[in-house]
Amino acid sequence: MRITKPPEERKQEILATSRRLFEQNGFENTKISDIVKEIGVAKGLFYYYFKSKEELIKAIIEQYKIELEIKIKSILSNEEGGFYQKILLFTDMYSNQNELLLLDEQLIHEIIDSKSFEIDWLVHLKKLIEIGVNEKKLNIKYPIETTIMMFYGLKYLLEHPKDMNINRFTYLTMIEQTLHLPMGVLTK
Amino acid sequence: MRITKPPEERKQEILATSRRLFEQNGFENTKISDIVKEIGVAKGLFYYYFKSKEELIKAIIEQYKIELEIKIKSILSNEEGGFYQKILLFTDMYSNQNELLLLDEQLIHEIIDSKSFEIDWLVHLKKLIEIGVNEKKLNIKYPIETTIMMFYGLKYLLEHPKDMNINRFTYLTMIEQTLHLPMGVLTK
Amino acid sequence: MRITKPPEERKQEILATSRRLFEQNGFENTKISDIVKEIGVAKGLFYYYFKSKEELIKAIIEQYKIELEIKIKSILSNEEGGFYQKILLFTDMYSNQNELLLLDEQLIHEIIDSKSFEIDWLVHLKKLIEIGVNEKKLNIKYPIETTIMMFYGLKYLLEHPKDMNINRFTYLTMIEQTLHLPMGVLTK
Amino acid sequence: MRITKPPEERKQEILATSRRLFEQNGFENTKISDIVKEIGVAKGLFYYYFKSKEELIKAIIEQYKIELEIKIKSILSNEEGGFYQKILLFTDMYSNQNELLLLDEQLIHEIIDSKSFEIDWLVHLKKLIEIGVNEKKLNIKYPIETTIMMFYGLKYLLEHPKDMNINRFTYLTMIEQTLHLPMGVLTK
DNA sequence: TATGAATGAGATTTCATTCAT
DNA sequence: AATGAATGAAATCTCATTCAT
Repeated sequence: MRITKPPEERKQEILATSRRLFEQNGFENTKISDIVKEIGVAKGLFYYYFKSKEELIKAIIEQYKIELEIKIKSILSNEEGGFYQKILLFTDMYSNQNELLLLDEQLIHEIIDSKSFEIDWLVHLKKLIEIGVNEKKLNIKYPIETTIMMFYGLKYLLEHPKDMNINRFTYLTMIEQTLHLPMGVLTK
Repeated sequence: MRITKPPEERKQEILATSRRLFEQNGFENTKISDIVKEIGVAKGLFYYYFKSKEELIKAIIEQYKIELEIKIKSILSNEEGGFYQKILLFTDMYSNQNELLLLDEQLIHEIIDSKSFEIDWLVHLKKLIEIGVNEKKLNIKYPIETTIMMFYGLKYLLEHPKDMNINRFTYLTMIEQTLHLPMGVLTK
Repeated sequence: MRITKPPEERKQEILATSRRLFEQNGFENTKISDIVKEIGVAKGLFYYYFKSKEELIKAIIEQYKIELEIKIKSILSNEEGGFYQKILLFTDMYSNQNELLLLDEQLIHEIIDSKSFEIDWLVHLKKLIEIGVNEKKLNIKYPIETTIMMFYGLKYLLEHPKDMNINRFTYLTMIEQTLHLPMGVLTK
Repeated sequence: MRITKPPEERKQEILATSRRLFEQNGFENTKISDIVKEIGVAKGLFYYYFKSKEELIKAIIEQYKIELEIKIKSILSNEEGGFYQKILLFTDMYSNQNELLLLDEQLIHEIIDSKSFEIDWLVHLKKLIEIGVNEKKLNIKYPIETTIMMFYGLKYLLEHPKDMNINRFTYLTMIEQTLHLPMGVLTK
């Protein structure tokens, strides 16, 4: 009845489970009791690992931020590929559903100082754009704003498939078109 | 201390105030007590007009849907302007902050059947795109998907100004560029 | 089943009941559920009047402080009596059991800044002593320290009767003796 | 990370640490986790030595009682000194801060039967007073009550120095004065 | 129409205690 | 002797909802 695990493993289990439930039901609709029931442990154990529900949320956001940071950096620092490859990798990262937290932005903004999370993201995107401009492969106006717009718009599309049928070819084509890249550079 | 108002007026007051608070703080983070305090009435009055918080939310969504419907129809049925003018009007509607409900999508999906609301919106947008195609002024691939992507991306940009400086000229230029319209048709 | 009272009355009821239970059982040993059960209301009502248990404790301390302040001031400002009468009134105030909160001093010091509460008390006592000295009726060394010592010592004696038999005559005699007042000035 | 100690030594370590924390924060405000953290051992170890928190408290009280007993007896049975010396020793014992448990009296009364502890103390004090009376050095009324009052009052003064400046000379003088001893017998 | 005190189910949080290692 | 993850009962707190006035 009592299954003991190494603390780090258990903590990650709580984080992963919470993350999944939060993504499914939102922060407010997920109770601590839901989380511990799902894992199959006592409520007290949750508070052994996290001081409060708010601290858990902060930890998840922090974790997500770190994961994102790692992915983005690995893409940007990739020496081999040029701008086209980098934008491809960026896009695939985006389209990979389970790597995106559908966070209740309201709550995030209450918790983390808006700077830390969002701005970091912007900084990386700017670097990507810079590469495109330096390689003379990106000649549009407002490249940063356009890219942000494009990525957020795509995120929405991918999360709300509805009756539209969006596949990899579709959105890569849309990116070529939106960034005014030569047709086929992303879609081969 | 007891101000009586005609029922319909009072009901609208509650709806408008709730809507504002919900947009600011989200559904879950807005308490009934917040709403009545903001208006300056007693809690009981809220329940005189609405059976429950959920009914209020439904009413707001319904109201928003109707307003949107009206606006979109008036734009689309405008016989005078062509595609360029229609897309301009659409855009201005979008950029007008307080006409957009930043809905906690999680909750909406719990309440309304996912189809009804979003599909309507899509139907109208399709009609707009059709006009552009028919007038031979829209020659991009995946016009509907691109337009949805563009509008949602713009919505994000406008709501998160941060250190980017986006004004009307900026986003109209971005629209021309994204939809591959001749430069200047929207920005004059 | 639902008895409504004017808020101020209800708030005082909660304060008075809590105070009694706190005095009987201490802060930590008195649960909110004890308080509301004693009054016969729902738990939620408690939180309608007090944001938290800590706020209640602060309110009680504040209330006690104010009551004490009033009593002390009325004694000191009494124009008729001289030092003897004032010290008599002071003493009677002290010996009146239910006017003394047996506060867990530890907790108090955590909650109120130690200055506010205790120092006020000292200020008043100093004034009393000053009167005695001015009237040349108090000729001991360290009059303030001695008086504080005496009052706290008496407080202890009165709260712990044990097998000692202390009545009014007894402690008045002890005061005369401790302050080196002429025998009989307090005991007639 | 695992330091083994002889059981008796470890038990004393727990007792001493608990005692310090209880004195600082009170019984209720000191958690078992605080105690073991302070010592640097695991929670389980506490329960290896004590069945429960309550048993620890009882043990501390018992220990304190024994220590007090020893000290008092050594003072009273001292054949050499007379009353003056004995009262001096008593006083110095009192003024030695860490020898006084600031016990949450509420809790004590719940745990130990009120008689046992306090009465012992009273018994010893009575013996001291008896010595003074027999030696004809103590001629006040209610000598026991006055002495208890005096000691408790002094305890308070010594624990709440605040803006009063109390040193050994001060309180010895106050004792001489309160017990109506000839000036100088304690202060040399 | 309007009031706001009162309710109560259910959420979060605490912490003494247990137990497998 | 010692560890510390795990337990669970019980405390505090929240807030949508009710109801007597």
